[in-house]
Formats: sequence, structure tokens, C-alpha cells
Amino acid sequence: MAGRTAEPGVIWARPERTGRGPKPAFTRADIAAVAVRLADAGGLDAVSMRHVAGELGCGTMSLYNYVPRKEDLYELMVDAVSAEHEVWEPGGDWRADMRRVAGQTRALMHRHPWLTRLMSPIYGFSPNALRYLEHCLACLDPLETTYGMKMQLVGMLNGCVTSYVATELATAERTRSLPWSAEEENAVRIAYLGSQVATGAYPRMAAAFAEDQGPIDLDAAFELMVSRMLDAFEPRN
Amino acid sequence: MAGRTAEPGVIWARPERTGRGPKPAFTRADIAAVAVRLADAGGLDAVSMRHVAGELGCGTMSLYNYVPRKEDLYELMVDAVSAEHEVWEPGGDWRADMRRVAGQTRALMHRHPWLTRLMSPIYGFSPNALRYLEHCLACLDPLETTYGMKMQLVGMLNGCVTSYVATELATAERTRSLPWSAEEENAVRIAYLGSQVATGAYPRMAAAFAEDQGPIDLDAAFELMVSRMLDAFEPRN
DNA sequence: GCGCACTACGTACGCTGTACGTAACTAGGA
DNA sequence: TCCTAGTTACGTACAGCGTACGTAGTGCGC
Repeated sequence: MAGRTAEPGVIWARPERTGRGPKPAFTRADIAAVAVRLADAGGLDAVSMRHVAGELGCGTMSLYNYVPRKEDLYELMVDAVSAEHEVWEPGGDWRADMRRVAGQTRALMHRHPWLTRLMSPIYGFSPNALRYLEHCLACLDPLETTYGMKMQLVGMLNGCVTSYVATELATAERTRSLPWSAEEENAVRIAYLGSQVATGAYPRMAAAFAEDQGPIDLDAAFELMVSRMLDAFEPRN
Repeated sequence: MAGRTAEPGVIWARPERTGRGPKPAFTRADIAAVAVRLADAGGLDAVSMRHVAGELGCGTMSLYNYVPRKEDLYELMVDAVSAEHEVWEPGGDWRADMRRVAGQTRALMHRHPWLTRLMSPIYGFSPNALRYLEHCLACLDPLETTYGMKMQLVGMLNGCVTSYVATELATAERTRSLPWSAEEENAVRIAYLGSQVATGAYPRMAAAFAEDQGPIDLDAAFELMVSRMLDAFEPRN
């Protein structure tokens, strides 16, 4: 009965299997795969211990043999999809390589929209996160600066990418599958915003909304943002 | 009984008070203040409809007269603390002003650690968010570019600040008030990380950890990040 | 002054994470 | 070789959550 309750630490630090007892029926990879599938299909809220266990065909509480807390299940999920991060031989142009990294991160988050919600700094050192970080550092080899600075670059880039994609996804989600119609929702928002702006209290916001506002090319805007971000780390001359 | 269920839209679009019926016992500000106080004291998880209602001294379901969904309560909270954003007369140096804005945002998130979790792009157009945005745009008046670009700047800055502070807070939280001791937790993490790095699969990560690693000045690192970010928007010459 | 929109709130439902007790099983140490 | 300790499996149970809904009381607008 010892060690039944939560122990210190990252789930990655505890071995998946210790010799004693019956063979576990599943691997962490199995569990993560099921959870990811559920989240992809029904959103993060569809990932409950009961649901995952049901999908695996085992009792709810059996899951706790593999995953001490639900938070750890989330860690498994993040690590599992992080495996999709492609790793290539850096080409010598760190800006180009990092643009590609950022693009892949964005694509990953589009494939798994729940990822942005789990992109807390806590999930930082899973095996595939290490692999990803190592790859980023490899891409940054041509950049002559400290590793601390490179880590900061990666951190900032990830932060911006996450927040950008989160905005993208929220916007897309709002115009889809709401209990009321998207047009109605939008009309209400526009009307409200218009009424606020019309008070004259926000002249610059008014000007901003009045600006052209053609349909935005989200891809181009993303590339631009990333480029600007990387520019900031170009060694000064 | 009409309109009992959720209606389209932002909570800000519906009037706080329509003429009919008994006077409401509370204002939205009252409710937001209570929720913020609870979150400050006990974390975001301490904010439940029951708990807030109890603190207000009313029945749980009465809250739903003021706040159609819990998500809207969150919106009220974000707006309430956004009122703490100081607004000043821009001094003509947009970089200096934006650095100050970023610093205030960071301070705000330190005062209300739950804020980073609610900083979803959804909560974008509350009254105080508009006030904040207008102020940012005012600070950016000297920067000659489109409003679209300025909005992107503000968005990127917020994204980076949020992710930076989230990391700060998560790190601080991890070394505090855990069910097991912080030393133990850290020891486990270091041991795990060391074991991974020691495999030789992550040579650059190993180098990064080997690097100096004096105690990091979080304030300086933050200032540096913001400066770099703003540099990216400096008009090219 | 009448009616209706609004406030107030208790009850109830389905769901969540997970503590705990119990039974079956197996590998390591004697 | 057997024994036992550690592990897996899983049902039950509990406290808490968001919120749908019914009902009763209130007071403004017509």
C-alpha cells in the first residue's frame, strides 16, 4: 500500500515498469494515443479519466496505476503529439530553419487544437520536448551567442506562436458550431463594438477598425510575425 | 421565462439593468470584486459559482441572473483587474512607453497570478480592454505604420509577456507549497534531466545546462525580451 | 392597476477527479 | 522451492462542479 498516493515528481522520472506484479495491460503510449484521439475528436473536455479508461476497456481507477494524476495524463498527451515535430539536418541559415520550426509548431497546433491550452511551461522536459529543444539549438548553431540567449529565443518564439495560434483557433471556433448562429453572434459583437467605438472614447480603435480590413491572410501574417521576432535576435552591427 | 437560456454574445453587450422587476442586489462590479478576491486568495479553482454566491450572501443560482455562464464570470474578472492598468500621457518615445506598458502588465499578472490562465484571446473587448488597447495605440502614435501592424505589435507583446510571466509563476509555484518538499521535487527533476542529458543524445542541451547558470535576474531578462521584441518593429532603414 | 419581465433560490442531474478497500497476480529473496 | 512484498485491477464512494428547471415574490411600464 506504500506509495499509493502522489509522489514527488515528473512522470518521466518514474520507470514505466518495475519488475514486480502482473504485466501492465497497456503502455503509456497506448494511453496517450487514446487520450489524444479523444481530444482531437471531442476537444480537451472529452478527456476524462473515465472516458479514457472506457476507451481503453479498463476500469477507471486502473488508469491511476499508469498516471498518478490527471495532469500527468496531459503531460503524456503533449509529449505524444510533440513526437510529430519533424527533425531535420539544419541547413546553416538559422533564420530559415527557425521559420520552419515555427511553421511546424503552428501546423501541429492546428492538427491538435487543444494543444494551446496545455502549452503551459510546466510541460517542458518530456522526452520529445528535449528532442525538440535539442533540434532548435542545433538550428541555432550558426547564431553566435550564449545558450541562455538561444533558450530565450526559443521560449519567446514558442510564446508568440502559441498566442498567435490560440487567437486563430478562437476566432475560427467562434464562427463555428455555436448554439446560436455565427451571424447573430458576430452581429451582436460588431454592434457592441461599434456602439463603444461610437462613443468617441476610443478614437484610435475607431481608426483601426475603419482601416481597410480586407480578409486577412493568416499565413502571411504569421510568417511576418515570426520573421520580425527572429529579426530581434539578429546580432547587431 | 423567455431568454432564460444562454443568448448570443458577449456579456458586455447586454445591459446590466433593464427597468423591470426588483432591484438587483449586486452590481457586476461587486461580483467581479468578490471573484477576484477569491482567486487572489485561493487560486482560480477557488472561484466556483457556489463559492462566489456564498461570499456574496446569496443563493448559488441567483448568480445566474447576473452572469449567464461561468465563462462570463471569468470575463468580468479579467475586466475588473484590467482596470488596474495605468494610463498616462504618452511621452513621444513609443519604445519607452511600450516597455512601461509591458512592465505594468507583468506587475498586474504578478498581483493576480490566475490572470495568465484566463488570458485567452476571447476576452478581448471588455471595456477596460478597450481602454488598454486605446492607450497602447496612443503610445504607438509616433510609430509610422498601419493600425493593423500596431495591433499585431500589441498582440505579440502580450503573448510574449503572458508566456514569460506564466513561466515565472510556474517556476515560483513549483518551489512552494507542494505536498512534498521543494528540495525533493527539484532533486527528482534534476536527477531525471541529468540522466537524460547524460545519455549523450542531447549534447547542446547538456552544454546549455553546463553554461554558467548564475542566479537569473528575472527582471533584467524580462526587460531584455521586451526590448528585443520592440526592436523587431523598429522601422527598417 | 394589471401583467409581465425580472429577481431569488431550492432541488436535482450528470459529470468530474480521486481516496480507499479488496482481490488477483507475479517476480525476487530465503 | 515457497513466501511475501509490491503491483495491477477495479468497484464503491465522496465531495465538488456547472447548470437546467420549477416556483415564488417583486415592482416598472403600459
